[in-house]
Amino acid sequence: MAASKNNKEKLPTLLPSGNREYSFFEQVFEVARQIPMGRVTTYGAIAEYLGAKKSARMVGWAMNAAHDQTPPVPAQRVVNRNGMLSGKAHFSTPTLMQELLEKEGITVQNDTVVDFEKILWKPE
DNA sequence: GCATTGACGAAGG
DNA sequence: CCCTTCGCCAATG
Repeated sequence: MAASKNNKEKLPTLLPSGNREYSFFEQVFEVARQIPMGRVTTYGAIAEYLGAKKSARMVGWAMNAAHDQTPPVPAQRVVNRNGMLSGKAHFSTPTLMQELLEKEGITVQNDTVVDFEKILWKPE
């Protein structure tokens, strides 16, 4: 079955605007909500879990819409593969993301999560 | 409707 | 080791 790639059962359509059906975006939201307090994950890990490892960018894009989701999506727990708070600029204030993480017991230095690999959590 | 832009990541130079 | 390019796919201009 090398000729066919049928692993695309999820998601072509999405759009947080208008369409409220299950979509790649919503799946991202759900996974993000699974991240335990005090832990973090990466865009790539979420994308990989959803079967679209190469679409890590879409995960980040989904996070853009996450602000409007209920229950809220802990977007602060999603960082890039280096443990860097690449999304902090998209929060209300440039420091909010770090502050939220620190409230959960996560130490952040130089926009990067300390002991990132130790607190890294991956969906299963 | 094409071109640019991403909260990414892996690969190449 | 640092920088650039490519892939991925939706949103925006």
